[in-house]
Amino acid sequence: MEMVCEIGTNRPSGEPGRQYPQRWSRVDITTSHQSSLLKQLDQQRRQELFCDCNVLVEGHLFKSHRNVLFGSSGYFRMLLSQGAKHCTEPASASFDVFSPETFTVILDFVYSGLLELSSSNVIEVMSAASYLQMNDVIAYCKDFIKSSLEISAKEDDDRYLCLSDSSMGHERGGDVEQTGPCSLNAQPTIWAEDDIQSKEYQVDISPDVTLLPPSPAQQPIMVETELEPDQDMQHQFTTLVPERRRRGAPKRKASAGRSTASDESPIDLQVAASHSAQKADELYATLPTIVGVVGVFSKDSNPSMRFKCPFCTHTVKRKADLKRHLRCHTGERPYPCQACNKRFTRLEHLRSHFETIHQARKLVCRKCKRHVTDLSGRVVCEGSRRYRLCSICIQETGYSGMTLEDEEVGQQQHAATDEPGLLLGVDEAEGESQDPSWVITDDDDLAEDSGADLIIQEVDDSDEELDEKQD
DNA sequence: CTGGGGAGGGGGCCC
DNA sequence: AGGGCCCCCTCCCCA
Repeated sequence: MEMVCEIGTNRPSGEPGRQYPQRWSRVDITTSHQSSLLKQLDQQRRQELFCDCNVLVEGHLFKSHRNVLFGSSGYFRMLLSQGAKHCTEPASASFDVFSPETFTVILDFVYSGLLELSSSNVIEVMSAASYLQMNDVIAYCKDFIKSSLEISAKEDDDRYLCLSDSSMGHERGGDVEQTGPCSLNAQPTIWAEDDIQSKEYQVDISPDVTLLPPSPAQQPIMVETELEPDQDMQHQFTTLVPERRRRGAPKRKASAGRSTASDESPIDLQVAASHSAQKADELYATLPTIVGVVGVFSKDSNPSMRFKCPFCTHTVKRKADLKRHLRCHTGERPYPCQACNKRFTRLEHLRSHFETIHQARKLVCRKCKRHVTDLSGRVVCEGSRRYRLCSICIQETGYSGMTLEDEEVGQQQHAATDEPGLLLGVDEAEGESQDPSWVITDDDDLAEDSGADLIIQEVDDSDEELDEKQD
């Protein structure tokens, strides 16, 4: 039997005469049988033989087998099980929520086990897989994204941050501030550059990778359908991505930690330069029109439109909110505080931080509660806390570290203006502009003590990254 | 040990 | 669609 001979070729080729009876197990035969069967089905699909299911994707017709779709997709399980009694008629389904190209990738995977992922299609494939309730595809996409984002270097990222801060004398204790965009000790990139550009994700069709559907009863239609698998994914994701203890991160929510797109720390600088600044933007740019749709499935009505996070079970009404939410997964923090280097996911958080820490109307010494000025007091960083100490308390407490303003603000203020400037940075991937892109000139909002303009400038993070690495 | 307050993070939603 | 505001939550520090 050809199939059996094929198994034989799996034996070590260097020793043709040697017998390996133990390899002729039932498992091997089963695997080979499944593979062969799948190839047959794929051939039938391509020749449109015995196709009993028509899938229309944005006007593009895909002919396939309802058994295969049933066994691969929770969505089709629901759809086909409803019409199971009328199986003499070809089943049909229509989709407008993903592109034919995306469905081609998914259908090819269903029939071959080969998932052709690239950075340009992974989000949409994952979204479509989410829509179609194909949890294995979602898992592979997540792995792909995780690898391309290199979030696994997060712990090393922290190490860098610690080094970076300690070198400035800011850091004490265990809690680490995110002050730098890169790390010194990064894990090797899992995906080579070419891999990220176009990775054919080989998926083993093993007996463990079941194509058999769970019972339809286990496939609730509501959004909760995706809860358990996603939680598993989430667990997998967060397990693979060691999460630093975060403040403010609700435990009930999924999060992937603070590693930012620009904070990634690839060991290959070339890869870093070409990918770091693009990662999150790339993800956003490739967001499909409908990232995920959840709600009640009905044959006659569309599901209620909500955008589903591909990383967790969170859904939002607006794409912009999803983009914002995704930052908690990608770790992107595009808004660095130019005064203390701390980075934020949102401009409003940065602004709040800046007003609270660096632009307080009444500057009060944390220790003695006395009023201080920019001259008589300094912002110091201790652990995750930033506060002001007067010069006396700094001396009394023996705070030996360099204050934040000594270096950062000093340099940047002089660079920007002779007045005590307050700089807020906004990362831009392009980084084409070194000029302040916009200036807040609301004098009423300016602190009496600072008396300076609030400048938010664009910062080329990648350049910053490279500079810091060179330093 | 505990409660209060500050700082930071995230979601909803309005403009 | 993006910016911004409000609210709530968590974490941390301190009295």
